[in-house]
Amino acid sequence: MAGRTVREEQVSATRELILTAAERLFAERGVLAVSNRQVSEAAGQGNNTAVGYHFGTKADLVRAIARKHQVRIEEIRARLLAETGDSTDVRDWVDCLVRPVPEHLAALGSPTWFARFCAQVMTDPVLQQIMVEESMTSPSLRKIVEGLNRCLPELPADVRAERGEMARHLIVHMAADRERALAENTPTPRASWHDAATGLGDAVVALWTAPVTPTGR
Amino acid sequence: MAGRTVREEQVSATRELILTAAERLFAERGVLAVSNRQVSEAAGQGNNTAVGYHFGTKADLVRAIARKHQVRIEEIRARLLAETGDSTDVRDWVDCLVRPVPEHLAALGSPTWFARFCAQVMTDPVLQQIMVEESMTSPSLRKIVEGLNRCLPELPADVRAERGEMARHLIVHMAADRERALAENTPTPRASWHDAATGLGDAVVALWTAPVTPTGR
DNA sequence: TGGTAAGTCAAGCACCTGACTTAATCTCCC
DNA sequence: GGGAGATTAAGTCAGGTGCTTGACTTACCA
Repeated sequence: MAGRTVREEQVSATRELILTAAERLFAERGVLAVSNRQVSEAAGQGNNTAVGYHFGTKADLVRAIARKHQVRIEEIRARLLAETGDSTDVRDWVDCLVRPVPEHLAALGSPTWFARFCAQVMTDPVLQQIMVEESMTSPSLRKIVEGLNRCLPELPADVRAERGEMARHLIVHMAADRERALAENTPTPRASWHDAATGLGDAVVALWTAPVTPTGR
Repeated sequence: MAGRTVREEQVSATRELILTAAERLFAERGVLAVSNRQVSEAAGQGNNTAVGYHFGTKADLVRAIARKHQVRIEEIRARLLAETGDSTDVRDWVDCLVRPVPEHLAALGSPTWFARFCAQVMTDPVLQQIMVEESMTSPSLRKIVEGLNRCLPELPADVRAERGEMARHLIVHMAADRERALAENTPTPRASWHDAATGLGDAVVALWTAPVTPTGR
């Protein structure tokens, strides 16, 4: 697939070099704390404008990193989605929602940086929108939400939205926490990414199926 | 309480000016995207070193902002803690955990910036530690955790830690989401901070009391 | 009331950043 | 085999940054 010609191979190789260097630096020091120059140097490019040449602005670089991973995550999600079929068990749909990211991180092998990168981008006031654009285009994600809604028909729309946000936050930030703990050799609550996803699934199922105490609205 | 002398009053006034200006800029544009110079100017200080003079480094400024709010939040938490006494109902303890931040934000009046600021600082690789230091010293927080543990004696320690992290993430980021929606005039799932806290409490109670599916550890 | 110290202001410093320019290098395709 | 075009290297530039310096203002207190 990649690099039909020698030239294209080289180019995509340096692009990949820049992407991984940027991902690492961003995760460890913060997206805004790292300059494009530093990324170029860390990628072994003597040219200090290599990032600008290949990707444009820093926002474009962030988008490229996000997209690279989203492709793989989307594959996993589609596979899980196919496995659950038309289940009416909340747990099955929650697994579709929860497992792709941890499974992707497990597949990358240690160490990883994407979860921390992701958590940062998702909370930054200006970068946030990039991530939303990248992830909300997923067709399988839409189907999962629909499947979940079918399992929980009596849940008010507002609460549904609220709990969707909650689930998203938990998935992203718990993965980032675990990734950071692994990077720093700090103890983690779970032995593996798979177990971590199980714990996350327990929580998210409970969260979705929790009774709604009425408010004065 | 503040400003025994005229001089001290002026000083604490400019300090306050800097703190609120910084909080607003940090929340809206990102902590690292805003320079100390910009903060000084936004605070109406012609001097571009005002931040440096009064607070030192940017990390110190962040710490000062965090501390200012933590004091008020701690008061609310202590009050709620006294009200729950020695309850054995998980919901009571969860309310102690969940309500202080939304209640504090409600008391500040609209618009607020602290929740967004907080979410950023909590996910930044270098600033994170500051926030942890500031919030983990809370004695009432320790008592709440202990009370919660008493209600859930059979929960494994690892899962306890895991779900504590989850609750923390939910509290911070859901508050930030709501705050952002209010700032942008976007619809919010809940009509008030109090209702938002109720929804959050529903989720966190469910999360803590969820059954633990065994893993291979 | 005058000295003192704290706070404010303005200017300058070295450094870093993104953007631009120019030159060298190399693959591709005719 | 050679020119065209794309990629990398290297140097430059203006603007912004944190930090330092020194002079000025002002409230405090002996």
